[in-house]
Amino acid sequence: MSVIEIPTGTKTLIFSKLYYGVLTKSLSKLDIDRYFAVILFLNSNKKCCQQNICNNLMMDKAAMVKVLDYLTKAGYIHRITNPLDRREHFIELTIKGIKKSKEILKSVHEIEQKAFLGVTKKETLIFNKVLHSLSNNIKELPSTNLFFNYKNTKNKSTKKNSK
Amino acid sequence: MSVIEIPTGTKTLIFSKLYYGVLTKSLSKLDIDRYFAVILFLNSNKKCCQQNICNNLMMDKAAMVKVLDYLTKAGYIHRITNPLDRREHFIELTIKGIKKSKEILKSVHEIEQKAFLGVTKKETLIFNKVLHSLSNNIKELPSTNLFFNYKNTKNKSTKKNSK
DNA sequence: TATAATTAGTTATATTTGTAAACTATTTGT
DNA sequence: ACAAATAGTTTACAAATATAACTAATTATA
Repeated sequence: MSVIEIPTGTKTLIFSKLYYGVLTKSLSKLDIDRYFAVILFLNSNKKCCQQNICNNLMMDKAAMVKVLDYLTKAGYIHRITNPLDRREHFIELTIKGIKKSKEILKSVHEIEQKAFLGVTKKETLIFNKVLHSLSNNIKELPSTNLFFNYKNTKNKSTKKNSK
Repeated sequence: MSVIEIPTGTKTLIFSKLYYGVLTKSLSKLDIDRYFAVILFLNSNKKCCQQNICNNLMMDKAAMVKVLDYLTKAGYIHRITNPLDRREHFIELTIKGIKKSKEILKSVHEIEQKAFLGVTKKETLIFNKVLHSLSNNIKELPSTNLFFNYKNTKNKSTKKNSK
């Protein structure tokens, strides 16, 4: 077994930093300069509420408020109160948001293509499969709850004595 | 070709968030609560200067100063001025730092083992190879220079009129 | 060899993000 | 009806990120 010099989590973090740098550059013509992944998520997930986005993109719900304020101000999204549960706000892309999401998707596709250059189809499949497994496996391990509000509603009993 | 719903860079970012949550939890007995990857890097790279760490872990040199201040204060490292180039500071682990790096490495190994559960050796190899390729490929693409000082010393001319 | 440019690291500042807690409004459970 | 839970917001603070200006030392060059 090889000696781990840089933890896998660090390697993936480094890659994501590089990736976001390239994506931001590639989309510098847009009038927003971050949260592209949120736009893409909304593009493929209609009628989802804030907690939904938080759970899927691993972001804190308090941070999400600011993200959505930013995107609302830029005219990409709007909040719609769910009439069936008025606590929830559905987040929807505006016409502009939908239009821009196509551009974002185009950039992402281009970057993905260039990133996976020299990687075979089979290797790509395995890479994605393993990345998925890693995330699933690691989710099961004890963690500082850090930055999200993932349903841990099963053990209600411990809630009370959380200082 | 499959539709990309979540960019690879986002998926890896999510994984690294999960990973760091688990690592932080697992090392909560230590008297530091972050920058474990820097310690590990120093453990396997002797006599490296700050810029060196920055380039390898993709961190900004100004941020690195604070990181190293934190680790110095905690007694994990010290800075040693390179006598052959007195601008450079070699960063070395202290005895304590070396001792603690073993604990960190142990935690990392355990987490890696659990993360790669159900993933074959061959798949693991491919995963690492692809991740490496992705990072290399993406490094070649135009990017907002974001958070690091990777040699872009080729275009000296534009330096002056940078407001 | 003087001086200009570059480099390593530091300091300072502003912005953004992460974390936690308290809070409102609403819904659910009893 | 009342307690508990949930979605989202606000606030406050710590940490991370981005920039730029700065010092000191080194390298290039004219």
